[in-house]
This record gives sequence, C-alpha cells and structure tokens, in this order.
Amino acid sequence: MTKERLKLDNQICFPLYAATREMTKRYRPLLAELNITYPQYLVLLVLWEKDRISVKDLGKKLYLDSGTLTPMLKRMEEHDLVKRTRSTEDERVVEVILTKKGKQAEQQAEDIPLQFLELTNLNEEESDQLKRILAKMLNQLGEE
Amino acid sequence: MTKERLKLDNQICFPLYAATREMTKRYRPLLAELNITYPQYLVLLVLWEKDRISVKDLGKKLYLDSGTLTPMLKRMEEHDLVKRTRSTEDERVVEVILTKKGKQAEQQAEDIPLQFLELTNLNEEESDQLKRILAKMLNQLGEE
DNA sequence: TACAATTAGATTGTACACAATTTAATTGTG
DNA sequence: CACAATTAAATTGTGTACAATCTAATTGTA
Repeated sequence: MTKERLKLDNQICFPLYAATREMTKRYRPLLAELNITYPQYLVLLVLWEKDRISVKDLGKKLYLDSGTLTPMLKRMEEHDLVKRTRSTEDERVVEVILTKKGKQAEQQAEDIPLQFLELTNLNEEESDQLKRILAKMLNQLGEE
Repeated sequence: MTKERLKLDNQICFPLYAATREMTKRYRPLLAELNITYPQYLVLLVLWEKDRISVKDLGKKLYLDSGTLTPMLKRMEEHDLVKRTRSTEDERVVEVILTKKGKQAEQQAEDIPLQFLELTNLNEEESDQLKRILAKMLNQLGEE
C-alpha cells in the first residue's frame, strides 16, 4: 500500500476544486441572459446588498485582490453594469456603484439560486452541512 | 425581506468558490519546493497512481479539457516532470508519462496531504462529510 | 473501398486568479 | 512642517479555465 494519502480519491481538495469548476460551468447558462460571468455575479450580489463599496472592501468580501477586481470591474463598467468613481475624501479609494442596468439585473437574477440548487440534487441537510463546513474551512484558511 | 436568497451569506456556491481559492493559496507554499502549481500537482497525483495515461483520460479524471491540459502538460514537460508521446497505435492520442524527476517528486510530496489537512482545522467527521457531499454534488453536476 | 462522421488534441480568444511591483495619496512621527 | 511609512489601486507577468474552432487520424457505412 504505497502512499495511500496521495490517491486522488482520498483527497479533500480535489472534489472541492472540481466541484467548484463544475458549479461555475452550470451557472454559465443561468447567467447567460444577464451576459455576466460567475465572479461578476458575485460582485453584483454584493452590490445588491450594499450599493457603493470600495474595491478594497469588495475584495475583502469576495477574497479577491485588485489584480483580479480592477480589470473585472472595468469590463463590468464597459457593459454598463457598474460605475467606478474615485472617492473625493480619499483619492486613493475607488468606489463601485450600480448603474440602472445593474440594479435592474437583480429582478432577472431572482430565480437563479433556486434554479442552481435544483441542479445539485442536494437535500436541505446536505446543503446546510456543506455551507457550514465550507464556512468553517474558509474562515480558518482565509485568516492568517 | 427583499430577495433573501440573493444574499452572499445565503449562497452555497460562494463559500465553495472562495474556499477553493483559499485552498490553492495554502497549497502554494507546500508545493513550492516541487515548483509546481496545484493543478499540476493533481496531474502528478493521477500519474503516480497510473503512469502513462492519455490526455483524454486524464481530462476525464480531473474534469479538464485539452484547452487547459495541453499547455499545462507542455509546461510540465519543460520542467522535466512528464513526457508526452503520440501513441503508435492511434496517432491522435497523446500519452503522458512521468520522467525520473516526476517519479521522484512523489517522495517529496508524501507529507503534503497531511500538512494541508492540519491547516483546515476540520475534524475527521467534517472532512468525511465534506468529501461525501462534494462527491455527490460533483457526480450530479459533472454528468449529463 | 470511398468518404462522411467521429474522435483526440491543438489552437484561439476571453476571463479570471494572484504574486510582485509600481504609482499616487494619505498618515504618522520627529 | 518634512518626509518616511503606509495604504489603495493599477499594472505586469504567469498560469489556469473553457467555449469554439481547427486539424489530423480513425471509424462506420453505403
């Protein structure tokens, strides 16, 4: 029995990695009518809860840095979903706000979470457990 | 109560997405001495179990297509970890095998799974549950 | 046996990710 | 107040991801 722990089937991280990508793949058609990607959808989720947020705070919520967010937000701006403006109080800060189109997208997105959940075939208990364990893991890994 | 389901905290997919990225970030230092990325590590995991595999079968195991694998395997070939050869029986097929260096890397990698598990702070029950639920989800999302 | 259909990889183009560095603005301290 | 240290974004460079398309080899069938 050589290196049992190095077998793909014994990994925790592999199903995590693979399921995430399959998940984004399944989101694609759901997001197609909004013409956005899954990470862009996450940005919108944040903005729908709290319109006007700095790139830094957005990054903190989504665990993304400016290297990812800056070009992504520029693309979203080109698609007229958000607007980026320098804060007048602190010129270093860029604030992101929704455009009218970005706000309206919320209506269209309303059914997406449920539509996706149906695809997963997870029951409520599993879905709750998954959420809880991932949150714990994320919390642990995310901090120093 | 407006669009409760669209809140970031109520999403299943967001912690999945974020935890996966934090996970790869944590793997980076563990893989640094091997000078490989996490996806490349997965390729090695497969090859350590079964040396010589076609790009197609590798892709089936890892849920990756040739658009991702071809350039990645070329990089791994440049780093002298694997070799790619056209099958003589079917010239369409490219087979991937380990180099000596690629084989030796297994020894160095031996402790990585355990090292990572310690970082997660998950107990065995949680880790098993996570694995089980993700496998179910992956299985469901991956087919069709 | 021709040859259309299929198959395996490679290629192209777009969009993340993220480490590392740079730039510009702000803050803290002597 | 001067100016070093810090901070927020932007930039650069590398490496995935993946849809869509292309190329070459193989297969199935008229």
